[in-house]
Amino acid sequence: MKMNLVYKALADATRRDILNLLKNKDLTAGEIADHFRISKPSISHHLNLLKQADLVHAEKRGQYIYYSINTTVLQDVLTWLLSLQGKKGEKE
Amino acid sequence: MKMNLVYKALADATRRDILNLLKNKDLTAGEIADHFRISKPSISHHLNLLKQADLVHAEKRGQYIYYSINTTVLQDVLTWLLSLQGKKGEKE
DNA sequence: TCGTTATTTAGAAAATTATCTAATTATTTA
DNA sequence: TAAATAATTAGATAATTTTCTAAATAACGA
Repeated sequence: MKMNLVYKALADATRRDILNLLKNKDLTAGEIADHFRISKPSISHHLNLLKQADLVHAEKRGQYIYYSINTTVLQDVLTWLLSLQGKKGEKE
Repeated sequence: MKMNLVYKALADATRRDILNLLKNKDLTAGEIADHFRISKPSISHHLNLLKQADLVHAEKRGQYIYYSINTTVLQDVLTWLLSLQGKKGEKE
């Protein structure tokens, strides 16, 4: 798993907003796009980056593609962030 | 606090490595630069971005500038990541 | 089958980011 | 005070990223 792709994916506000949307329920690409002012191809591109980072899963159902969030890759980010917090002056 | 700067700062591997270094102990800009193959001005630039994101603190002591990690801003990232994990199917 | 809808792919322009060398600023020390 | 050291700022270039419009692909429904 290329963690760099995960951090890169999280660096964009639009992509973070997409994840926030998917937190509540799975959505089609079109439903996701409706929440933003940017074009559908741009959203499609963002979805592709999220997919490459394995932060979302895409499943085609008929003519729709449903996107769902995948939080398992976030575990490594979480672990790293926590490791930064337990820092130096850690005497008793 | 502009959280976008934090996510942007974390998106670069060199900057994440810098934070890993600072986890152990405070270091001068030069000591940090010694760990990488890129030029000092580039490291200086990365340090500046980390500073703008408030992920590090810089303190001048004589002719040196000591950098230290500041993890308080990571709390919000942590909280957001955790909020993504407690997702939809959350029935009883 | 044909027109419509959903979505992506292609290709290009614009914006941002990473990196470099050279120059500058500030501090120390001989 | 002059030379050396630490680090940044300036300015440029290269690489990456974001965004767009137009075109392509796939599935649906009359």
